[in-house]
Amino acid sequence: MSKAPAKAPAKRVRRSPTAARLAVLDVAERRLREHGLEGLAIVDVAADVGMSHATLLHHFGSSDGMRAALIERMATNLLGEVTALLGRQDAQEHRSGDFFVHLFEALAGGGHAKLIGWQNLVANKDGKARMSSETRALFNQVLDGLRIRLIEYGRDAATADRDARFIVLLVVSSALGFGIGRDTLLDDVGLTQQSETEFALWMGQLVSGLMR
Amino acid sequence: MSKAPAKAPAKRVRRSPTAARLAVLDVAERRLREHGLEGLAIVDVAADVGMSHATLLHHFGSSDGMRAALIERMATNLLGEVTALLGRQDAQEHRSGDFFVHLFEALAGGGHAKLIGWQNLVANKDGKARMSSETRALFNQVLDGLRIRLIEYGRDAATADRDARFIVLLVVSSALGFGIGRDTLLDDVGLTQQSETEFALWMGQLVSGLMR
DNA sequence: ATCGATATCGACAATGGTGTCAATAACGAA
DNA sequence: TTCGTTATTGACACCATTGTCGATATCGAT
Repeated sequence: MSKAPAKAPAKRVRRSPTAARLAVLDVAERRLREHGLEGLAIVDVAADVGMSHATLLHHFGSSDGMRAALIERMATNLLGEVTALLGRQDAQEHRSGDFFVHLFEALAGGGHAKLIGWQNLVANKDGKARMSSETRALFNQVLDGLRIRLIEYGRDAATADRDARFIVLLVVSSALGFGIGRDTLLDDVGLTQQSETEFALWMGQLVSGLMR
Repeated sequence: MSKAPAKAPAKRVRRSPTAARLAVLDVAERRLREHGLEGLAIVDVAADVGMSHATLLHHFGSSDGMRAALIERMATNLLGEVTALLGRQDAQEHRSGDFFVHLFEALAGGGHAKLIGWQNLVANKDGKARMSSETRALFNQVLDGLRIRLIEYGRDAATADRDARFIVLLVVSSALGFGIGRDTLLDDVGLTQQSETEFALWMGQLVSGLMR
């Protein structure tokens, strides 16, 4: 039969290391949203990008390496938004509720929660997955902003410090849990999918009421 | 050399189906606490019980079957405690805070959260994992008890209904998230492991303050 | 144009976990 | 005791995923 003359010699696209990493992470982040965690198998991600999984491993070292890089980037982006939002507000009227609504939705949606949950549940064979120093710095900025706000509202330093941490812990924890169990949880308590925004708002008011 | 005369003919312990299931679930629940999710591989669980993993599969049908049964049992036990606690209180003084503290700690600790998170993240290939009708009934009892309490506190029916659902959703979500990310989260917000109880108490007061 | 560095690829090995199957042994009932 | 039911088992097949390795193509530098 008329099969191919011999074989296609294979055309290759050669990317710079940073470009390759960027392309992979973009695809991975999209796949995480669209297909959930199963979509992050390196062979699938690589195929989606248009490279072999061996190449992906070449750039990230390991499967965990890729996911760690993804988490890192998503966390940085998220915390960047959050700090920007927090900073923009403190001169104007304080709509802290909106702030927490935003934080909650950003964390619970888009796969952040699922990825973090996955990291805590199945990854972490050896050591624990830590935040990078930059991410940590951003995180501390959020805590600081909140603490200052609480002191402005008349709390003493010690209480402000404790409450700031607890508030963040509460919002982050619930966003994490909600983001992971969304479908099941909403159904279990007898709420519809549309209640999600309403719940976020309710929680925002709760926390903002908690502050003053 | 003096090796065994030929081979040990193999002695077998024969359990009743219910006894076998019970033994497996007991071991699985313990292993979940001690080793986390990785401890739930059927071959390891079976070895721990003292049976082959083939036998385990014979009783539970599949790996997911075992985990589903485990979730089912843990959920039933947990909700049983909770309803008992809720019912015991309504005639006496209302220490709703304690109630939510208990709910939170039971959910976040002991592997409940991790298992549920795992179920939502990696399992669920096909359909969604639903609660059994009995578990659901217990869950509804909790919601009802809470709603009644809220109405006693002077809320109209509609608001009481909404708030009951949101409160439960908040507590469950945050317990789920906290239980999954405990180590990482506490460290991220700059709290020690000992703060866990304090946080649970703080949250209990928050919710109980939210009710009246 | 030549050449060194390396991004890329196909093929293969290794791993871990799940599920199947035929044979066997334990127990209750007759 | 005999016998049917079935809980039990080891061995094996299978699948998904990760990771390795040698060869090769591509590009910037000289």
